[in-house]
Amino acid sequence: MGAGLHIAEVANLVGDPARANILAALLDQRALTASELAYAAGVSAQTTSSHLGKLAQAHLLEVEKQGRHRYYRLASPLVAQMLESVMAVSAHGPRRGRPVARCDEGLRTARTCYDHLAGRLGVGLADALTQRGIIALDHDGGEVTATGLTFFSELGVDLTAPAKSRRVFCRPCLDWTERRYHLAGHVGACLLRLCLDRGWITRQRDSRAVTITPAGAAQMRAILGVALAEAETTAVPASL
Amino acid sequence: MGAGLHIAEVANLVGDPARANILAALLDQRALTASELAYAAGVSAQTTSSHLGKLAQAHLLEVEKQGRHRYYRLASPLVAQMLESVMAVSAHGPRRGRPVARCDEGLRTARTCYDHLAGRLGVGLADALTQRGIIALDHDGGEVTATGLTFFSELGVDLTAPAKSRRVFCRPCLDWTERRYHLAGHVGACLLRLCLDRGWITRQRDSRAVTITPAGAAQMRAILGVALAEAETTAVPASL
DNA sequence: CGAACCTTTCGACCGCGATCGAACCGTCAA
DNA sequence: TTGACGGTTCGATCGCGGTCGAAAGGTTCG
Repeated sequence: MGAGLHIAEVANLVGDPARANILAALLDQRALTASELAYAAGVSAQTTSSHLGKLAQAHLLEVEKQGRHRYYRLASPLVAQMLESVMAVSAHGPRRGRPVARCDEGLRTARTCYDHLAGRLGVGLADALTQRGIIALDHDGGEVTATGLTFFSELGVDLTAPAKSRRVFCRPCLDWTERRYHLAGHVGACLLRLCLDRGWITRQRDSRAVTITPAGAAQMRAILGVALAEAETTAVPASL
Repeated sequence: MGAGLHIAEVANLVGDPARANILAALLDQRALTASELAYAAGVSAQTTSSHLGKLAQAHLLEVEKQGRHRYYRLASPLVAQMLESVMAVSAHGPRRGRPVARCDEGLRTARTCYDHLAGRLGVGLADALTQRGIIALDHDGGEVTATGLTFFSELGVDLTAPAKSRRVFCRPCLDWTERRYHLAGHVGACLLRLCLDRGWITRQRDSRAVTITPAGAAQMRAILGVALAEAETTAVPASL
């Protein structure tokens, strides 16, 4: 009985369209200003301020004052994970609201999901890694295999985390657009960082979409045999 | 932008106190009738019916007609996982709403969380299993160690799942009352089934709380050295 | 200092949706 | 068939909260 009220308190905050848009906009790790979030939410600055206040008071967001701007970000990975799981449920049920939700094609191709990769690229990489026996994913867990550990170390990726005696953990994350699992967790974060550091992908302005560089596409095809079907290097400028 | 609306649609359903109570009541795997859920939600039967209709239409619940009763259950483990993650966020932020939410002591001691154990017993078992090197848990993953595999097989537990070529996966689940991780995922489900099959714990009527039997307490102490501090065999009848 | 900008606060409006009373369908037991 | 019970539908009420206009803090820059 008590748990229900706690759940409702948080879920009610997420349940407003404007606030949900705000949280979704923050799902890439960056911190955004109040006005940027107002634009993302599609409501006025005053309304946005009210929402931001509530979200911050509930510790869903953290705020950082910087000059005359205020940068908001998700308060913790837990919040991101919660949003992921809500999206997973939302994607699971057939045709929620709009038929298929004709969203931005760039987002569908490749985007970040908090600290890891999603979209066609995300599930493509996860598929390739799984098929080559590097990782194993399931609906309630994941792991890096023994061969996977050597694979990553040969690639020059250090999977060990700063935290002491931490294991190498995978986590599945149900892709919102593809409706299939992609790679999240610590390993997923390392993979995203790898792609960014080597210039295989680049972030886009004002969007969670990422662009796959020609070099990136070549590398991924060479190393993993990932065949990004169509529109891979066609760097759609993300009109969102 | 599109994602936000999807998120809001689902979260808005969960965000109503009555509906959240309904979902929370279904967090143990059992299916409950509409009137039982009306009682759990604390609203009238008519209101409950309306809520159940919305939840079922959104595919958060499944309904099964049986005579003049209608049994409702969570539509999928995804929904349970979503509720878990919302509770985790709710537990994370300091003092949400009530000071500490003086909930039922029986629930705090030992309860089910969908298909695994939670409460003091749940985190106690997770701690013991971790300390003995049987499992490893972190905030974004978990695994059964090599010694853990032999441990479970010696215990007569078959961790392999019906699904073909499925790995043995753990998943952490942030305990709502204890604010620490307990064991979920496939292994968590196996552990709960073990405890129930061997009569170590018994379910309570109309509650997610479980009672630890004297034999169960002895076995857990013998096998794992789990010292259930207080009120272990004091089978509080769960006045909820 | 004043102007421009970002952000928040205040106040009022207004619509959505949760709620319950009452009536309406099915099912089960005599 | 009749009555009792479980569950849903209809209709009307009403309060909460999202929304924006106007104005007021703060901050930076000229």
